[in-house]
Order: sequence, then C-alpha cells, then structure tokens
Amino acid sequence: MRVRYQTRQREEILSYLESVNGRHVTAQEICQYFEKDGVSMGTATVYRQLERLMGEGLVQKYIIDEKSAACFAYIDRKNSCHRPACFHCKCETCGRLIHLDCKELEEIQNHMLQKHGFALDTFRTVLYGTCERCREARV
Amino acid sequence: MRVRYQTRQREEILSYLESVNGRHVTAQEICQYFEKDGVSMGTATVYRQLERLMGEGLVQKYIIDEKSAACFAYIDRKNSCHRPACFHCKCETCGRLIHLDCKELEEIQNHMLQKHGFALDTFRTVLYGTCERCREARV
DNA sequence: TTGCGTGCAAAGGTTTTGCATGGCA
DNA sequence: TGCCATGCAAAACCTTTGCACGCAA
Repeated sequence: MRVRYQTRQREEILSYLESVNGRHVTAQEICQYFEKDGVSMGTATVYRQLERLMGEGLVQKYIIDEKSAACFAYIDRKNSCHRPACFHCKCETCGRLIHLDCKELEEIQNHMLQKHGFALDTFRTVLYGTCERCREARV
Repeated sequence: MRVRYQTRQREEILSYLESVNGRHVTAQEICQYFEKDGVSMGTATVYRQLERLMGEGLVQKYIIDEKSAACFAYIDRKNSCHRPACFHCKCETCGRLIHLDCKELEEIQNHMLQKHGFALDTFRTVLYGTCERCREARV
C-alpha cells in the first residue's frame, strides 16, 4: 500500500477549494491565486493533487465547456450545487450554467438504475440544451 | 450574406460521414481515411468543414471522452442512434458508450421544457455513470 | 533514511489561426 | 474577376510526464 504524504501544497489547495464555497474553479485559477499570494505552487502539482483529491472523493471534476479547461470543486454535500437532486444544465446559446433542482430528474435516476441498470453520475453529467431566456429571444 | 461554396473536399467529407452510417468518427479518422485513399485533405479543412456542417445542422459533435478527440457524426434521423428518444450513456468505469432508448427519459425532456423552460439537446448530452456490468463486477 | 511530492521544462494531443495559393461561381 | 476554401505550418491550449531535488514520516 502506497503511503500518502500531507504536504503544504495539498493543504493549501484543499483549503482554497473550501474557501470558494464549492464554486467551480479551473486548475489555472488555482495556480494564479497562489501566484498572486507569492506562494509557490507548480501547475503539475495542482493537477496531481486534484487527481489525488478526486480519487479520495473530496473533489469533483466538471467538464462544462469543451473549449475551455476543466473545472474542479470541493464536494460539500450541504452545498446546494452538489446535492444529488441538483443537475447541471448548460445553455448552448448563452453559455450559462444553470443549477436545476428537479424531483422528476431525481426519479429518472432511480428509473435508470432499476430498469436499465445504469447508475447516473449527477456530478459528472451536464445536460446541454437551450434555456428559456434564449428560446424566447429567438422567437 | 456570405456566399458558401461547394467544394470537392466538402462533398467528400459529407459522403464519407454518410457512408459510415452515422457512426461517430474523429477528425483524425477522417483525415486518415482520405490520406489512405491518396486524396488531398488537410486537417484544418476537415475541422473547418465540420464546423460549417454543424452550423447547417447536418453534423453533430460529441464529446464522449474528455481525454480523447471529439467525435462527429452525420445526423440521419432514420438512424436509431440519433432519434430523439435515444440517449447516450457513457460508463465511467469500462468506457463503453451505450445507446439507451427510454420513454421515461423522453418524458423528462417534455417536463424540463414545460416546467423549467429548458430544451434538452439529446444529441449533445451524454449521461455519465456506471453500467450494470461494471456495478456487478464491483460487488 | 526512504520514497513520495514538488517544480520546472518539455512533450503530448487536439484544435485553431495566419497566410499564400487554389478554385468555385 | 472576386472572394471563399484549402493546405501547410505554426501557434494556442490544456494536461501529462521526466527528472532532479526537497521534504514528510
């Protein structure tokens, strides 16, 4: 069994992720935050620690926009945007990310598991489409 | 209004996409296909034409695996994998792409539109999770 | 002391862009 | 003839990797 060390960098990244209240941030944002503070923190280290934190279930990765970098967020189950009933909807027109709470979607999760054997990962899944505002603007 | 030309490259790409029966292919696969045939077809041209074909609604882009290249497919509504009731499910464990036909998911589409004003794009959306086979293997 | 983590730079892979040239209408 | 499309190479971008060094346990 591989031994894991607690390093300054690890603590700082984790504490930064907690401090932004579960907001999605990119690896670059993390680097820039520490660079501004004059704290040494290499890009590779950030990626490697994020990888490790994901493996430990403390951090979740989101691919929201295919053209830009991945986002990472500390998983806090009290935080609304990471509860199981909360789905990420991305408007393909305006680019907004909408956090949608929906009982019916939660039920579909059960349906997919029961009838199709597929356990939906709501953290990872992004529902793409067009939001109300943009659909109205188009008419 | 910008005039659009019909070029040999455009016709060849479109005809190739049709010939693979709506299968997902990467830009690289397209390039290699023509290279093998000794047909001149630059990478940039492929990307630019795919972009244009997407704008015209003839081709759909899929981001299935964040680590690899995007996939493109000709949209043929007769083709089972691109009917509105067909959803793409990607198993995060084994990496399989599952084409799931599900009436309940189709209903959720209506629900999201009616109640949340969000028009789901089933072509673009990929549902991530764990498939039955992998869940059983894990137990 | 052991070997994991760090940091830098370089590599990797996909996609975009600049620019001169080619070819459609 | 006008201007859009092509093709090449280079750039852009995010992410991973190699390697020597630092540091936690």
